[in-house]
Amino acid sequence: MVMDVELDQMRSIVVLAEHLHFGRAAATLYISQPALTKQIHKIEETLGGPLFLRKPRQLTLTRAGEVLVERARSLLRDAHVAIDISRSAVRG
Amino acid sequence: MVMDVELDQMRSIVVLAEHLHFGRAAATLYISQPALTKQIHKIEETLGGPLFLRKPRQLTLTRAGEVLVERARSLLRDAHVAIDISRSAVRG
DNA sequence: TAAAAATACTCCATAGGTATTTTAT
DNA sequence: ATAAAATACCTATGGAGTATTTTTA
Repeated sequence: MVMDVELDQMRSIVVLAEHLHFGRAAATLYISQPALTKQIHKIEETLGGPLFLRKPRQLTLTRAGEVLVERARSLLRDAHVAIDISRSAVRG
Repeated sequence: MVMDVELDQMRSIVVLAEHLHFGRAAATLYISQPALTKQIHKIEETLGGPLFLRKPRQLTLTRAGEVLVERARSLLRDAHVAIDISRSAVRG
């Protein structure tokens, strides 16, 4: 493992940004709330600061979070295209 | 884990495509040759076919391999940019 | 017969789960 | 008092390593 943030982690960030709620985002990702909490903490640690601001009843994105989410969405789209094209190529 | 091919795996494919030699590519990645062999096998399994053609003294890319390598290079560049920008954003 | 990839096996790090606690409204 | 995230603790899966075998030019 050398890559700082993996695609799966980017997916978690994007889903959490959509829900702004750990429990519901975790359910969407088919993992538990603590698992998602730990994933996000780990990413924030590797980046050196928070992507989300937690208040007991209000979760929001930081500016850095917004920046990463936007790029992550684009990367995930590109990754899916690359994989789909490769799948076609291994057959055709 | 939901994403079919992760960035680290793409990196392995790119490095192997550059060396066309499992042993030297593995050394570049700071892993063992068997570890790299297994990584590549796993990716080929998820894609449904080979990315490399193995002959005892000649390793080559399949057409599908060429396609994926080209896209993977681009994705890895974009990912690094995204991460660098996010790193800046969490500070600034 | 030699160079290189594949296999066999063992081990351990970590990602995930459940249960519980903390926090601020 | 409650909703929601964080923490504690445990387990198991899979990724990596070393040693060995297979393959075919």
